[in-house]
Amino acid sequence: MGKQDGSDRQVTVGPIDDSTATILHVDMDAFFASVELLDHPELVGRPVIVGHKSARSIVTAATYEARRFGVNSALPMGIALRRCPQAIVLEPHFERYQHFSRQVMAIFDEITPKVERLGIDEAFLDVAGARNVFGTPMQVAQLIRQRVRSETGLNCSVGAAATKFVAKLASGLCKPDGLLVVPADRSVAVLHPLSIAKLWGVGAKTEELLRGRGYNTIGDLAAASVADLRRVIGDAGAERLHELAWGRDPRTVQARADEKSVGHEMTFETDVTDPQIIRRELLRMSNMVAVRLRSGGFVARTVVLKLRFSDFTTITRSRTITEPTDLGRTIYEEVRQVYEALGRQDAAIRLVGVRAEQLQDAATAPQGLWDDSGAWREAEDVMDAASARFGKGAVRQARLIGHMPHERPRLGQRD
DNA sequence: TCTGGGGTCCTAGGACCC
DNA sequence: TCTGGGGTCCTAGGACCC
Repeated sequence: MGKQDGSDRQVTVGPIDDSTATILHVDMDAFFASVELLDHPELVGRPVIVGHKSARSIVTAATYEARRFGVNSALPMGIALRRCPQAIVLEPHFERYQHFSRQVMAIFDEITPKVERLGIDEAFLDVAGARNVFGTPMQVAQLIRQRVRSETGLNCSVGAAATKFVAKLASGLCKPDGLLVVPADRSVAVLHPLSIAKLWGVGAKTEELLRGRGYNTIGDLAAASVADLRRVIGDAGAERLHELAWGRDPRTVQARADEKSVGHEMTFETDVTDPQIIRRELLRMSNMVAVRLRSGGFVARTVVLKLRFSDFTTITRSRTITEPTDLGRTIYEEVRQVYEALGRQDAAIRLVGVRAEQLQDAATAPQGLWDDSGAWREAEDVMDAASARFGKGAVRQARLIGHMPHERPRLGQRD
């Protein structure tokens, strides 16, 4: 929250010519935590952690007051509370965050059609074409920050640059509640002193690899030869990182990429050894995946089972099916078979997941001549609706009264 | 009180086809 | 007559991002 930080910060680099900095990266400050503070104004200024209170939870978000104790997202809750025992822990309210996310994204959409969402609380905007209406990139950035604050009560930080990567870097550098413009001819000067960890695509593992070879700053990588980098991190990565290190990033702002997969997973409070419980969870998740496929108008060709054992080793097993499906019963049947075939029914399992990949448009996907999935889909839709409206009991009721296909469905028809 | 849940992308090996 | 190379699909795992 920027209010406690006092001023409205305007950070800039050098004499400002923002004409080249036409890509904006907008990032909400401590988003989930800030939304919670809107609902709990008495907690403003205190270390607040958003996350479940269950045994195996992690920190979903933290206020800057909590971050000062080393409490950051994805930190196990136990460790977080050891570092900051006085922290106030609030349960997350994802629907609330979605609500604010939509509100903020709507502001972006009014400024330019070229908005690329990144998750719930970030977006890239290409504002090159917004000049005549809203002004220079810096003026647009100021407008966004002012509108977001007055319309939602939340703060955001904005980076402006010639490329996506530098724009994102810039928003991170001026956080919280800041604005940073990096003109194209200043990118390299800003980039080179920074740690390699700031590079997009460099996580803990790659950082360790690179540091082991003596590459510590982005400037070090820029000075390296691509051939040397290839030997450390592989072809694709080497090429990309070297380009990024020179401030070159060919990616444009893409309004919307097609979804490639949908999945659900769940960690048990305590490890599960009973295969019946595993099967029940797989069925539940298969149905959740199917609901999302149908609501998105997709069918999936590949079904993936994911298991994580008590020692945290994780395996996936996938199966590609001949008839793409959006049915819970079909997805479940596949993952169940794959699960049985593993022969690990005795193992202690920590997490189960179901994912659907190779998505196709349901309307154009090929359909078998004797495919009866249409009727099953209608039946599952009826149960989804019943479950949403009346709760799980209604679903049992629907099964009991036999609201399931009993005759040959209309052929070749999709909704 | 040690590790969430939603995803994307890359690599690498094997099958299979020409 | 023990052996090539390219292309594509499938599978498994892992790194990374929010």
